[in-house]
Amino acid sequence: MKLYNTLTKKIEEFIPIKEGEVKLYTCGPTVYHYAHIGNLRTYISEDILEKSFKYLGYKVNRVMNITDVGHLVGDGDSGEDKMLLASKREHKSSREIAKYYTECFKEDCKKLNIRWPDLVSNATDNIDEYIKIIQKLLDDGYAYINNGNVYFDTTKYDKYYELSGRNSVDLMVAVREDIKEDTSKKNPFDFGLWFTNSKFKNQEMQFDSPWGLGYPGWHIECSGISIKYLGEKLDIHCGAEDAIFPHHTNEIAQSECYLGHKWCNYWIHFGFLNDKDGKMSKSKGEFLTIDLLKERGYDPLSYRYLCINSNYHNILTFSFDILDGAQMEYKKLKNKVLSLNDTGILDEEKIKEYDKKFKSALNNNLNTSMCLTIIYDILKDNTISDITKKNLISKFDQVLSLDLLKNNIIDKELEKKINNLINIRNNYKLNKDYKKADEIRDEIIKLGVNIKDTREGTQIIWN
RNA sequence: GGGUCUAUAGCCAAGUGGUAAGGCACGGGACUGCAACUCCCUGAUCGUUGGUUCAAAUCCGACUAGGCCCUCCA
Repeated sequence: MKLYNTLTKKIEEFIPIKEGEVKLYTCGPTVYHYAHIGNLRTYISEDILEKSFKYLGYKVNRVMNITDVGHLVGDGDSGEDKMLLASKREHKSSREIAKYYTECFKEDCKKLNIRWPDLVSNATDNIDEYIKIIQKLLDDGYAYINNGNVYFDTTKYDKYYELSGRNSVDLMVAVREDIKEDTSKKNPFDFGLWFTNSKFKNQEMQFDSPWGLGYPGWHIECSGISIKYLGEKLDIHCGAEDAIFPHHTNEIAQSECYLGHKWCNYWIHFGFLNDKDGKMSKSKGEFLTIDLLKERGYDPLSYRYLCINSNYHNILTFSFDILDGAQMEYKKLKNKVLSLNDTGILDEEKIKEYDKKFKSALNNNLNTSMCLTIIYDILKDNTISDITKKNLISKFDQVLSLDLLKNNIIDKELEKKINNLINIRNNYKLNKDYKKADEIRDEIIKLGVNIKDTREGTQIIWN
C-alpha cells in the first residue's frame, strides 16, 4: 500500500516490520467535551485505514488512547484546566466527566460505523509506564528537573526537527498571545514530562511519582501506551495534521531517546474539516456534533460519505450546502443498491476484476473517492447480474461501511399499515379519483416513507 | 516571520509526463393521472506566470490566494 508519510514528505510504499502485519497506533480523543464532526473525520479516516489493511490481507494490531488527564491544560479561553472547567460546569468529578464523554464518543463511533479498536487504553491507567520512561530519560541525561517539574531537553536529540521540517532558528516562541512562556525550561522547546508544580492548582487527578505528587505531560501518554502495548517498534502512527508539531515531534524525541533506536516508520496525518472561518475547535465553544446533524435530519452516514468522497489528506470545508449534496448523493446511491434483486448467477471473473480495481484504489494512498467511482461503474455495468453486483458491493462495504445493502425496514407493523394504504390508494386510482389518491399518498409520506409506482405495482421506498 | 499543505466545471472531487474519471445540482427527454423514484442526453484545457520536455493539470522557479502548526485542540 502506498501512503503519504509525513516523516519523508513523500508518498511511499508501506513495508511492515513483520510481513503481513501492521502495528498501528492512533491518537485518541480528549474527553472533556463532546467530539465534533471535525474530530470524527480523523476517526473515520483511521477506520478506513484499518479496514483497508484488513481487506488487503494484513493482520492489524491497533491501539488507541483516551486522554483523560495531562494535557488538558493551558487553554486560551480561561487559562483553567479543561477537566476542571468541565467539572464545574457539570458538577461532576473529573473521572465522571471522562467516563461520560468517553461513552458519548463510543456512541458517535457507532453511528458513523467506526469500529472500536481492539485495544483502547485510558491515559490514567498507564502511569507506571510513563514513570519508567521518564526515569530512564533522566538517568540517561535526556531530561532534567527544574522547579518541581521534569522536562525533556530538546538539544540532546539531534533529529528533533525531522518530522516538522523546522529548525530551532525558525521557530518562534509563544507566538500566540494567550500562551505564557514557561521560564523553568532550559530551552524554549523543551517540554514537560511530569508536572508537580503546575500553573493549574487544585488538580483533581494527581498521581504519586518519584518526583512528587503530580501528573504526566501531554506527550508521554501516547509514547507510553504505544510502547507498552505494541512494543519497541511501530509501523504506523496516525493523527490529525495539527498534531505534527509539537505532539508527534515530542513523542518521537522521547520515545527514541528512551528506546535508543528508531521507533515508528510511517506517520500519517489527516486533513482538517474546516468551516468557513477555519478550524473547527472544541475550545471555540460552538461546534457541530453528530447528534446535532441527526436533529437536523441528516443521516450520520451521509457525513461518512462526504468524508470518503475525498482523500484523507485534503482539507474539507464544511457547510450545510455541502452536506445536503452529500446526503443527496448517498441516498441516491443507496436507493440504487437496494433496488438490486437476487437474480442471476455469480460472475466470478468479473468479481475478480472489480475486486482488483478496488484493491488497487485502496493501495493508492487510500483513494476512497475512486472506490465510490468503482461502485458506480458496477451499478452501470449491464454485462453482470444483480447478484454479482450485490456480492461486490457488500464486499466493498466492509471497508467503506456505508451500510449500502442494509435496508432500514425494521417495523413489520408499519409495513402492513402502509401496504393497506397503498391498496386503498390504488382503488381510488382505478376509479380515477386522483384527489383522494393523492391524499392517501400524503398520508403515507407522513409515515416517513416514499412510494413508487411501477409496472409491477406500487413499491415502498424506505428512507 | 518561519515551517508545512492545498488551488481541477455551479458544488463535492479523481488524476503521480502523453491531449481532463465519477457523483450531485441545473437544463432537455422517456416513464407517470400528476409527482416522487428510475433511465437516457448535455458541461471544464486544470489559480497566475515563466521554464524543462517531442509532449505538463501532472516536473522546476516565481507570484497570488487559502488552510494548519510555532507548547489547549482531530
